[in-house]
Amino acid sequence: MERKEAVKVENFVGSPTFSSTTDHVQTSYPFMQGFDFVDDKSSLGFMELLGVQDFSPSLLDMIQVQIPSVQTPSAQVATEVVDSPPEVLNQPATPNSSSISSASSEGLNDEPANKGVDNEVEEQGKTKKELKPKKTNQKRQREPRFAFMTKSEVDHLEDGYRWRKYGQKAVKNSPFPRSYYRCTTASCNVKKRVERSFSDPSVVVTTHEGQHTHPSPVMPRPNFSGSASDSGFSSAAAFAMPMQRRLSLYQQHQSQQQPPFPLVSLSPLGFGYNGNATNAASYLQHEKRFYTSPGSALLKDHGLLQDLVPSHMLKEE
DNA sequence: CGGATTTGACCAGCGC
DNA sequence: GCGCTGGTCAAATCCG
Repeated sequence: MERKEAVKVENFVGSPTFSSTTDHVQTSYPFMQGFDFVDDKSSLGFMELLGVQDFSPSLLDMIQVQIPSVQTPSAQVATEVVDSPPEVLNQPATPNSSSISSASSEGLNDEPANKGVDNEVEEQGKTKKELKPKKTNQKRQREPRFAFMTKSEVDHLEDGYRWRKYGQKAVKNSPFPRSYYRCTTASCNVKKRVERSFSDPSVVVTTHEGQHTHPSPVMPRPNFSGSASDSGFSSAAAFAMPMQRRLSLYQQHQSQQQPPFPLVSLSPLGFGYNGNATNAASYLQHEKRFYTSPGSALLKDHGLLQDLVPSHMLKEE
């Protein structure tokens, strides 16, 4: 295999379309890209978007990342995914995996619903009957979404949070069903959808919606070694912090002249990466080990490739 | 027995 | 207006 193929970034919402080859700047790097799109002024933009509500919807809408699938004949993976939902796209990561992410807001626009998220949350808890009336005011409000593509054999990856499956639907144009999960923590309205890429069954696309309002249950400490120091573990923080950390990891790679694409998280021990932003929180801790550990031979030898491609695959190549 | 999952039905949004 | 599709609900069922 060679490296990643050209990465294309496309905006589905009418914004300009970009495309560049991997060796390039932001466009090549989905992550950074996300940041750039969201916020040219600050590198934290992306994550913040995810964590914060007051961002510009238009910007989010612009974010559409197509990531080449490094690992296989699948530059299409990204493409395919992208083209279905105008939301977000990301990349693979899995128990062996790699992942990329991008954000979008599908519902930001709906915000007209003068209802705050809070209200929405409460309403969601109600019955269908009650939901009906709700629509009278506006479209259903949705939180920004954040999708990850993960190369994994298991659909539902561990990310440290507890999820309850509340639905499954067949997906048009795909033989694989899409599963709907909701964070089991009371008061936490985060949801995620998990589905396999139809063009590359080994890739799981996880889309997160909303932000956790609590730290990961499995995470002993909500603090990420200082980097993202947010006094309160606000929902935003919970969500963003991990990603910020990712960013720094990315930068690390950069300094090593490693292509930063898909942040991958290998999860030994089955602590699979869960492919979602939320998960990012928990799995980052693990990830940290890989990226920061002195013996990051992985990085040296294969760079992120290692992350993107299952070790056994690398051997083959 | 309690919590999680499955699954069919229902509803809303969108495109034609 | 109608049909299609995505998303959610909730009863039934499964599992530890």
